[in-house]
Amino acid sequence: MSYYKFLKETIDKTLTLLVKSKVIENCPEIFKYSIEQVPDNKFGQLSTNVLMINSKRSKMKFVEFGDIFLKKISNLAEFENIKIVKPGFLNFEFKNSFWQNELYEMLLSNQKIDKSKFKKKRVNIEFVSANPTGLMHIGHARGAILGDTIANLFIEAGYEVDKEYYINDAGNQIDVLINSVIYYCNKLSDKNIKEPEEYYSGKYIENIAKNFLDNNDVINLKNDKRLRDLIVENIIKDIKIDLKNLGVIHNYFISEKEIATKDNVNLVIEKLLKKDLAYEGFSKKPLGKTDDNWKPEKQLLFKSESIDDDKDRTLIKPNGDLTYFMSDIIYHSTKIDRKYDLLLNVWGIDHSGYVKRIKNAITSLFGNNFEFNIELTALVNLIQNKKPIKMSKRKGSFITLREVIDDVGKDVLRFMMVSRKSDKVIDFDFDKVKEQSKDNPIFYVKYAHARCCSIERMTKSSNLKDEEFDKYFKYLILPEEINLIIMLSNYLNILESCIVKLEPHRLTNYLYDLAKLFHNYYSQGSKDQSKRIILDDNKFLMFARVGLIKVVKKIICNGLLILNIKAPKKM
RNA sequence: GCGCUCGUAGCUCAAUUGGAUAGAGCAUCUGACUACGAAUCAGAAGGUUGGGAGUUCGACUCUCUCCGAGCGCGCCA
Repeated sequence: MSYYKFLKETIDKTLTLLVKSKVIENCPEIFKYSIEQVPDNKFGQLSTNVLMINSKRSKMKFVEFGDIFLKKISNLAEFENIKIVKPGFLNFEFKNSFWQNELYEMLLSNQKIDKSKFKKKRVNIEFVSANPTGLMHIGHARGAILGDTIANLFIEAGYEVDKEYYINDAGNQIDVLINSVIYYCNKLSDKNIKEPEEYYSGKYIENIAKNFLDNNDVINLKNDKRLRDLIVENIIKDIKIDLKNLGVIHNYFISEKEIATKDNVNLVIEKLLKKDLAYEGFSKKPLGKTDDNWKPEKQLLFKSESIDDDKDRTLIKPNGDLTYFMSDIIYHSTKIDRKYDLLLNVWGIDHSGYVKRIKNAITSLFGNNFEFNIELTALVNLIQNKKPIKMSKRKGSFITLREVIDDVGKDVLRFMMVSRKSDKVIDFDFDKVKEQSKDNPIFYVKYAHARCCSIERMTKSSNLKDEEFDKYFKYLILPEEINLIIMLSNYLNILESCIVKLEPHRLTNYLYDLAKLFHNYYSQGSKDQSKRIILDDNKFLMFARVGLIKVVKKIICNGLLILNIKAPKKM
């Protein structure tokens, strides 16, 4: 039984007894204590704040309450030592046999989290959704990898997960894109042609134009209806290649153009009007930009000013086109029709101002029989030679995601992009992430795995069955070994916290810490022969240590699998 | 002007949902290599957690306020 489960059951039982004997009053809060590992074993191995949060609910002084609690719990055979430590923690130390047994259980288990802790959910997670107007950049990679990794974590929790990409292929930007391609097509025959006021520049668009001309005998480009679809298709194809190279596979690509049908638009308008959320009227002036040409015009507006917004927002433009806001409402209504328990969107931080508006719109329109969360990712700065690289599409100094993948590889990117909290800016240093040293966490973790495999090869331990290790583990008594076991036994708790908080960086940090503890343990052997893993004169101890290494390897492998990163056998 | 996010060691980042003496790596200093993979290891030094106030037994974490940085504030997406 895991230490967490054991302590939880033991403490819960004690609390129930104390309630029965009326030492403390019964309420659900008394069971909301924490169980934590003690940093550096300073005050024991494990610790709980159960006394501190509950002493007020008993009518005694803290010392008395602690004393009663301690007496009820201290006669259990599993404990080596229990004590109360200032300012009121209850700290435990288990006997070595408990940890040895825990290691054996970990060796036999497949290290899957207890799915019964999570209520089964149908989840839709929408991420990337980069506009099909060019290649992706490093910022898109962050969203892609975060979304994909959260999806993997959800699958671990037993959720049913759909991964989705929303293609904005209907708006004004696509017209600009088409005009850009046409401009480049014309430029190929007429070098003096004027640049359009607004267009996408760069080699990528130029190449699309070239390709298009090579494969089509088109005279009148603007009248060719295939042009639009062909260009968008082409770009999406390229985006899909990049995503595949990142190990990111979406289940659905949803096209705005296909969703925003007249029927769907009317349906949503009807609903908005019925709920008194929209009206025909005049929009307020833009609040940020000053535009001298701005004039009020009649249009369909969403009543957002009354629900915490600066002004009512346009749904349908005076010319009849949908705003992005409107088509997003329609898109989300189709998700709601598909009956998910949780809608999760992963967006870039530049959409932060839009979060409140869309959340308001969705909940006021569709209620809240479902969760609707938006996870924002902060910026990624590219650093080379210790200097940030300035990205400018116009000046052509734009570094594409494809170039980054080609340079550093998928695994480095995946690890790096989820190893920071999503609200922190990432400095992506090209030189550092390629370094083959412990300064580079992904390398250090992979190296730990390779080293474990190397030990297995040298000891030919793969011939031993897992069940056989039971009789050897009693020889693991070094503090380094017990600490390693304690760390290993925390793995599933870490996974659970990743899922609950949508924070995969907890996993990457854990894997780094585990790798470090393992490397340290291993290198003890350089100074002290008796601490080596491969011992010719003590087979039983060697098998015990090899068994420990097997579990280290298994957990690193398991964690990397969730991150979709290769665990190499040799490096 | 308004809104959202961030501010932790010289640098890059953590801190188990409010817990203990705020921890790692790099850089700096000291020591260890005829090596179970030194692609490393042991140790030292480094902090008023942007400033101030409040809530709490207890605050990097919550509240208020000020300062600084980024993003946003369109009938663009």
